[in-house]
Order: sequence, then structure tokens, then C-alpha cells
Amino acid sequence: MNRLAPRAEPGAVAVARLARLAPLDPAALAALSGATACGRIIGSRRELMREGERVGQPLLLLDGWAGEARLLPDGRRQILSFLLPGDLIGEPGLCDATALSTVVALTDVAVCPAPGPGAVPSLGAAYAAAQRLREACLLGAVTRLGRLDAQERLCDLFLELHERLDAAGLADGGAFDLPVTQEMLADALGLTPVHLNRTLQLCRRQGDLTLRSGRLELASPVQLADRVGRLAFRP
Amino acid sequence: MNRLAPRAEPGAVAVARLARLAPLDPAALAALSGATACGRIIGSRRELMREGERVGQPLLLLDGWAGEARLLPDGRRQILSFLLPGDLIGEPGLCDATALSTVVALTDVAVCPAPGPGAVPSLGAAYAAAQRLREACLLGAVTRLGRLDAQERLCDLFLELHERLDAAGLADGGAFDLPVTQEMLADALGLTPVHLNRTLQLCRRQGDLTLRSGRLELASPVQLADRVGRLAFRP
DNA sequence: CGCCTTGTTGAGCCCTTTCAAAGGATGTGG
DNA sequence: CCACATCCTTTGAAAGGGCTCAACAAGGCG
Repeated sequence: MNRLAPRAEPGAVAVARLARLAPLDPAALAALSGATACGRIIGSRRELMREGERVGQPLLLLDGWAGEARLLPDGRRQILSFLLPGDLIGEPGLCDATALSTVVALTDVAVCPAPGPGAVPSLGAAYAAAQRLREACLLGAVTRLGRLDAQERLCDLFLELHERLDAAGLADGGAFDLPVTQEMLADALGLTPVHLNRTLQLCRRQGDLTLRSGRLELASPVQLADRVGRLAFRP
Repeated sequence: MNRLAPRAEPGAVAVARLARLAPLDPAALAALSGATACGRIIGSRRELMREGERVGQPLLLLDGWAGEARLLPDGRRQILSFLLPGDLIGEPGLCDATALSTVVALTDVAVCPAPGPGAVPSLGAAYAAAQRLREACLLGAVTRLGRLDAQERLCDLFLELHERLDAAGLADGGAFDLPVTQEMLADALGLTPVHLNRTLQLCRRQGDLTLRSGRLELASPVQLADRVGRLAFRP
């Protein structure tokens, strides 16, 4: 089930993504390469963190996708954000707090402990930038769910993922791997799987995208962004 | 229009709310009382910050309500969060960044510059706690908009406001002032004003609340929280 | 007292959900 | 290498929640 293809450099993309958020000095790079060496694989559907429990060691996601979610007592689920390679799970520097959300591995996933920002200021800057980016995405999610219709939501989410994956070097033009089920997308977009599927087909028929065997291609990201009124995040 | 009743102590509730987030030492209290002395009034509907522009001096909201919003090109509006007395507008310590959202005064509002956390660690701790609370509310908003129906959304929002106002000493049992129009509530809940109104009546008929002339009373906050499956935030 | 914003109500339509079932993939075991 | 099981995707039909349009009542404020 979504087995991870072993990469040449386990944490290379994650480190590259952090480095793009803030320039990393040798000390930061050393701390990171020490950490990525301790990576471990966690199976799909496993929980990395549970809402209400103490957050443990903050982690750095090296490979695979995870999801931050809230679970309602009656079984409904809302995915708050997708976590991509290079994203943090839990806030470094904030220990001993209770988790605000549950984090689940959506695919098999590789993680390593996130080095504390303690003695490495450039790493702290990267973490701060990541936190800020996360907030921008959360605000985007609120707007998406509150004021966009199904088709706009879907396109807006795909555009966000494209931006983020592109920043990690994981996008190829308008195309990228989308290793999640339609049900997960539906849980992120506040839709039912059935309606998500229909919306997807609508987008396909309009020529906005193709999605086959876990690979998504956006016909024209910029044009699409303009059409759904998405304003890119510029830090 | 929603004129501010002058208070004996302009920033007392704001300071009290911050103090409840983290114990404030004398240095922090001094910095705050210096700042609150510089408070100024800003009229309803005025913008305090605009998305995409540089954030200016971070502010502390002393009195009145503001709203953090995103505006779509076609006129739709999503209120991301309500800002209450004691809330921060802009992040202290993060200067020279572009704003991620637009902040509007929803009523007449009193603000003062937020003292930088620089030399006062206990103030920094309070700011960090505030930031964390803000994140919890954002996650709550995503879940609300994504997975709750109209009635659940409304009750959940009222419960959040009650919790937050209660922490500021601005709630009286299950009752508090709600100085916003139904249109603003609708913009926060991703509903149309018309449907918000009907939902409100439904809640009234069920005996969950009364709302007259800007004052809301929740019949039984705990019971209601249990019914809509809201889990209180416990730091 | 009259204007203007806000709140309320009605009717019909549309987007999204629900329920149900049939195809397609994918992986496992024989 | 095929058969089977399981998960995921796709499609249909009908119901429902929320939206739109429109008009009217009700307050505040000048």
C-alpha cells in the first residue's frame, strides 16, 4: 500500500524545502543531516500524533504525505491540512503541550526527529517561516471551505499543493504525484467522496486537469489560479 | 454606530486576558500600562490592516470587536476570526512582513501599540500562548466550515466566543454582548445572511439561546457544547 | 418624522448529500 | 498465472439543506 520508493538521499527534498524558507548555515545543515540519518518509516494510516495528548518529539516529514485532522465523535473527519515532505509535525521549541490535532500518515511515510532550533538561529528562522506558511495555508483553508463552491475548492486545493510541492522541487511543470484517495481529498474539502468524484470529472471535462494513477497534471496553473481567484502566497 | 462606552480603565480587560495566558511580571505590566495609555479609537468599518500590504506596528485590541477577513475579487467575504478585547492584531516580533489577511473594525474599536516582547520574557510567553490559542481557533474554524451543518456551526461559534470572552471576564454566566450584525456572523460561518437568520430562529425555538438587542444568552453552554460535539480548548 | 441599515419571511431553484450498486485496481494466496 | 478479496472509483436516482430573489417589518439616527 503506497510503498515508499527508497530515495538516494533520504531527506534531501525536505532539507531543500527548509533551505528555501530561510538560508541555512553549515551548523543548521549539519544538525539536519544528523537528524535525517535517524529517519524511520511509518505505515499508512498510522497515527503520528493524537489530539488532546501530549505532543512528543517534533518530527520532520522526509517522504510521503500525512494529514492533520480533527475527528468528530460521530465519525465525521475534517482534514485540516496535508503535510508534505519538508513539513514539520509538531512545533519545535514548543514542548510539553497538548496536540491541537491528530496527524495521520496518509501514505507510508518517512520521518526523523526535527532538530531543536536551540543553538542554531538559521534553523529557527526556517521554522518560523514554515510556521508562517502553515498559517497562510490555514487561512486559505478557511476561505476555501467557507466561500468557495465544490469546483473552486478542488482547484484551489490543487493549486496550493502545486505551489508547495513546487517549492520542494517535487512538481514537474504543472504535474505532481497525488498519492491520496478521493475520500481524503473529500475530507479536506468538506465534501462527500461521491460529490468530489463528480466535481473531479467536471474539471476533467473542462480540460482543467488530468488525474491518472496517482499523478495530477494541471493544464495551466496560472490561468486556473486566476479563474478561481486564488492569490499566490508571497512572503 | 456602536459607540464605545468609555471605561474606567481603558485596557484593563485586555491586560487581564493576557495575564491569564501567562503570568505577567511587573516589567510586563509596566510595558502594557505604558502602551494602553496610548490607546486610540478607530471607527467601525475602518481597516486596521490590509492583506498583501506590509503589516505595521502590531496592535493590541483594548475594546470593541474586529474581524480578520479575506475578500474575494467578486465581493464574497470570509471572516477568518473575530478579534476580541485582549487579542493581538499582527504578530509582535514579526515585522516587515506582508499581511496574510485584512483586519476590519466591526464596531468602534480601541487599540494601542502592542509592546514588543524584546526585553520582557513574560510578555513573550503571553504572546506565544495567544498565538497558540489563535491557532486552535483557526483549526476549529476549518472543522466548523468543513464538517458542521448550519445549526452546529452557529452554536459552535457562539461557544467559542463564550469561552474567549469568559477568559476576558466579559461573559456573565452564559450571556455576553454580541455587537455584530447577522451579516457578519454569516460571513464568519460561510452562510448567507438569510439562512443564518433562519438558523438563529431555529435555535431560539429550540430554547438553546436568546438574542435581543446585541446581547446573547446561551441557555446551557456545557450542555450545548456536548450536543454539537465541541471539545473545549484546554491548553 | 422619514431615511437607511438590519432583521424577518416566503417561494422556488440548485448544489450537495444520501443510498445503492456496479466497475476497476491492486495485492494476496493458491 | 489465475482466482479471489479488498479497496477505490464511478454512476444513477431521489431527497434535503442552503441559496437566490423579493418584499416587508423593525429599529436606530439625523
